[in-house]
Amino acid sequence: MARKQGSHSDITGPKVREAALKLIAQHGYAAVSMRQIAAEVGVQAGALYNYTADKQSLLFDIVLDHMDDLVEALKDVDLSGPPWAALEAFIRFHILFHVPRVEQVFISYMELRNLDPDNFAVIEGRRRDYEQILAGILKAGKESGDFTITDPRITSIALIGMLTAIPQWYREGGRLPLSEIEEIYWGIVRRSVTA
Amino acid sequence: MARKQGSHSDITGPKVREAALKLIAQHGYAAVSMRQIAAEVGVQAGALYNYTADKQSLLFDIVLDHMDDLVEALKDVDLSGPPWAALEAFIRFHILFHVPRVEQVFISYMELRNLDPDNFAVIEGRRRDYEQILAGILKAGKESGDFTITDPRITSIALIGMLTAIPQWYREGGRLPLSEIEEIYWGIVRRSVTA
DNA sequence: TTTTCAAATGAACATTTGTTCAGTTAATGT
DNA sequence: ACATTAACTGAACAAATGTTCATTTGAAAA
Repeated sequence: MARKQGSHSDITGPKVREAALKLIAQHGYAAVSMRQIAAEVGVQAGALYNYTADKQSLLFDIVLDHMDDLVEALKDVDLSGPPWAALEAFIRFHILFHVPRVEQVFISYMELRNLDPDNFAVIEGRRRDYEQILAGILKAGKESGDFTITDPRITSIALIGMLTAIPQWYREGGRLPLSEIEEIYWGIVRRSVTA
Repeated sequence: MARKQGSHSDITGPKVREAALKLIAQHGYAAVSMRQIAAEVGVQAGALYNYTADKQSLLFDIVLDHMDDLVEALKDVDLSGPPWAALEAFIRFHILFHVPRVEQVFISYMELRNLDPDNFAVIEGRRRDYEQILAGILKAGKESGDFTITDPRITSIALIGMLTAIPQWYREGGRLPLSEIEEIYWGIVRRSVTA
């Protein structure tokens, strides 16, 4: 069997990435085989290599795309206002961006050690950049006297750690709607930097 | 070659657990082979089966021991005082317990999906128990009017998520001493539940 | 010294792994 | 109608996997 109808590369390509995303998020990179991914796509293992150089690239592309999307989306957020406005904008953005991306978040934080050293370095850089944007907001707020914090860098890491864990337990249709989760977390963050 | 000097079982046994802990934390459960663990111990792969039923037990024992140690250690903490005292005691205990246990924490949060369903259920239960202890403290403080929080359960998860991420970036001899980290985090938590 | 037996070897096993590639299929261009 | 070629198959590969077990080793007990 080969092509059944029309050109498939623009259909199979995305399918491969989706299957990899789903299965790696579910079982972990090392635990998923190329044959499992192929089966999920509905194809033989060999066919995957029309769409990816190797297994490692599958993982790297997922993580890199995620980080790039994050950075790109953050550009549309107005962080130029006073510290309080900037902080609220950043936190709400972070929550809304991460919640619908359970699988990407999972993979991006759990599979970092399965990245080749070169690939890891790239991702590590992206993540530090993101952390430092929040750290910058916190620093500005500390210096202006708006925020009561000890160390902007540590606080930044602490807050992102807290927020990033949300999609690990939040399920649509759960006890609370997303809008309420957003309010609860923003409340926690707001108070945590308030005297 | 067999025994070189004296009985080895009481030496090799712990060595196996230590090697498994180190390697799984470093590379992940699925990515580590029994032969790698054996090499770390200084033994052939077959010898491992004198000390563990199979690979899965190696993982389960690590996670279960960690959770049991946690529960056991928490028993020595006095949480019977007023909400503020109980919260501070819990938070400081959590930080001090987790920081020296980087590897166990890593594994206990990253390798849960590699546990067999039965084993997973056991661990999941332990974790919920622990979360609910903090949730109980928060609930008591909310009802007494000491704490300003919206939802004790969510807040509990949020705070634990934040605290548990510490050993992922904290390194001994880093920019800040542990005692200072402890103070910074306690400050964040204290303010986050303060009006 | 001889016997015993815990502890470890090392080879073997059936699977599974990532990856390659010559060959097959069928939709498209001529 | 024919030739082309993108898309996929299916078999093959060397290497690695978890696990078992008959065999060997050497320290301790007799």
